[in-house]
Amino acid sequence: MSKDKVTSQQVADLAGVSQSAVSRVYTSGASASKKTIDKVHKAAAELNYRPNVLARAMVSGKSRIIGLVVAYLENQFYPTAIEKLSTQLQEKGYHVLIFMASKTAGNIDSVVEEILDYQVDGIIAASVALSSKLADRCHSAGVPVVLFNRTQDDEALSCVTSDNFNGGVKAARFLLAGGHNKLGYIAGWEGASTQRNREFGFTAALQQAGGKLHAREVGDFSMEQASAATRRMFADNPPDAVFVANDHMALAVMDTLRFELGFNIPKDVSLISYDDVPAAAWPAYNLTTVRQQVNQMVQETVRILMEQIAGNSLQSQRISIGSPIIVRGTARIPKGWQP
Amino acid sequence: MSKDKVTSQQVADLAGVSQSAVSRVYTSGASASKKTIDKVHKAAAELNYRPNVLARAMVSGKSRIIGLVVAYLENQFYPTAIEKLSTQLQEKGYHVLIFMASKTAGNIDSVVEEILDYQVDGIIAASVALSSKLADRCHSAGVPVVLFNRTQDDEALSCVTSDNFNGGVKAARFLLAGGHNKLGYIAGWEGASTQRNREFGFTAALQQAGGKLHAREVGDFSMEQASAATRRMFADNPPDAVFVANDHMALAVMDTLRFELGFNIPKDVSLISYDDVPAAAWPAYNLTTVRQQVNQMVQETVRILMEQIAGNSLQSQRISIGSPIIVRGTARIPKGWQP
DNA sequence: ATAATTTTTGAATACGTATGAAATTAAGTT
DNA sequence: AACTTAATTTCATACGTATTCAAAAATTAT
Repeated sequence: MSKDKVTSQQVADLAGVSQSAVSRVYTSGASASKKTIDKVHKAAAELNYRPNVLARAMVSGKSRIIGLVVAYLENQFYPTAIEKLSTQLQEKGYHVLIFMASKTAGNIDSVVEEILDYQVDGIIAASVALSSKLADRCHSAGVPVVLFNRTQDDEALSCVTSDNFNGGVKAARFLLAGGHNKLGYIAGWEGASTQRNREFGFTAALQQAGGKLHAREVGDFSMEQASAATRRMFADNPPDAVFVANDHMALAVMDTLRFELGFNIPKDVSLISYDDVPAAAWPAYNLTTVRQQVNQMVQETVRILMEQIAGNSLQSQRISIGSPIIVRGTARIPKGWQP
Repeated sequence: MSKDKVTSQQVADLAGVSQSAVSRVYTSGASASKKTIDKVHKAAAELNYRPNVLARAMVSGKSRIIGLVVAYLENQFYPTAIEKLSTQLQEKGYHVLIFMASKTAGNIDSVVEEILDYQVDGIIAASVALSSKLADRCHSAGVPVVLFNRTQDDEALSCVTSDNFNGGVKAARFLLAGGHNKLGYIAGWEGASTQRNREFGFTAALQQAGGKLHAREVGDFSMEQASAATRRMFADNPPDAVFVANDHMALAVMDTLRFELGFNIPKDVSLISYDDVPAAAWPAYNLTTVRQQVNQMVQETVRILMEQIAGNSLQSQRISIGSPIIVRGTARIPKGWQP
């Protein structure tokens, strides 16, 4: 209603100095005498003045906004990550502008274009893929992009993931060491690099041990589909152990096995999955899983962004964080197991 | 690196028109002949031009940014709400700038000041309270504020909640109708209006029926504290039914009762809570709960914001959405029950 | 005390867009 | 064809800040 909009000019008038003096007081790295600093602070306090970030962004070219693309938040992994990302960026004076990319792929591009309209200083793409055209566009606009929890062939893009391949390897070895020999795999969305690499690791370790996959179904990272996949997999000649591509699906798999198909976990079938979302630790699930170390992933993501924003090197970085097994109660524990 | 920054002037030059012509083509409600529209579009496509939202915001005074304050995302209710809020606002051409308010109260104010620095067109405060000083500041800056899932005495603030009082009433009646007579309540954070109103409704219905609370503990909306509260409540003379202030805590209460204290739900004790988060429907919990109709809450929130941004009436609105009981398996179902 | 140097200050300008007023062009009327 | 009216276009300016450059003040050196 009553548009306040206190400007630096008004502060300057009240303090009896020039507008540029006021600006200098609020710009780090600019010089001003103690006397004017005091005068300006006093006037500013009186008027409730605060610099307009948008105007500042116009002239400096730095908006202090980071665009975050994310597809869905049902999987607890993402809210957890967003909270940490946002908090860390906030500490560095940046803020997160959220863009929901609706599930249907392909329109990611238009979302990223919207992001660029806001003159963001950087982009975090959480588990979505960019077309190389758009990646070029970001690059030529000088906007660093970090893929979070996804990789892409495009060498120009930075990415931060857990070591999905080795995580898959560890899962396989754990199940094999537990004496299982009919191993099933419930896959995520086939287009996801995380899905592929976890599976590669899992099957590679199987082959190395002279075994092969007993069953495979696709759950598409959704709970409903994972339940359906479970029914198919256990309809006939069921496996004695299953690796599920992520915890979110594994929760549904567990529920389906226990309450619908009447299996006992881990007596009848062992289960291991990937992520270690909060729910995995809840006693009702108590899920043995491969942990994605979110804190470290977030930290690296923020570091890369800050580096690229500061220095103008858009040299891409590909970070992979170790992913330890968290042993809980859904998979038979091998005798004498030690990590 | 290579700062692209295509401006309307460059497009104008290429198209052989003036900068203002280009601006008019991209401003709804401005007139331009078909001929120039075509020329401009062609030139813009060639240069990959897109209007700079920040510059536009400077002159128009409308940033098309909505600030969202949120305290924590562990409780699934909030990610769910954020996803819907963001999606709906996106459809209307707005975007959400996230501000994490760290758990410690009091510093909400500084967060809101940061928000105002971005010249947001509106603010959504999810389950946090504003000081009246800050509320005034927002009001005098002409920035509408909507409290989401929280109310506050300040009449100037709009708020959207579920009907927490009646939800509490329904919970009590359901348990009473089920034949329970030793009712316990596990409270959320005492500072929260949602907590208070749910409790008021619950105890009011109890009194009306001639009963009173058998036990009360505080869980502070956290899982750990809820577990501790459960242990205290069931250590001695346990209740035969419990109303938990929200699902997030109820999950922990269930786990503690079942796996730590050896209670059978609902045979030994009935459980009902509030929210209907996704996990409440998972078979492992199958929680009887009072649903907050998130879709409607989000819709109302967005509606109020849009109304206040459009018309300059900052007339506050207080919306309360009906909250039906969702009957599942954690509370004994009264004979002949119908909602 | 004067010159040389450093620090502080203010005037002017730029960032990229929208918009009111003025100027031009097109269309419609008699 | 001359004139009125409507539609379109351009010019100039404003939004609120940071920053360059030159001028002024303060400090140091001689």
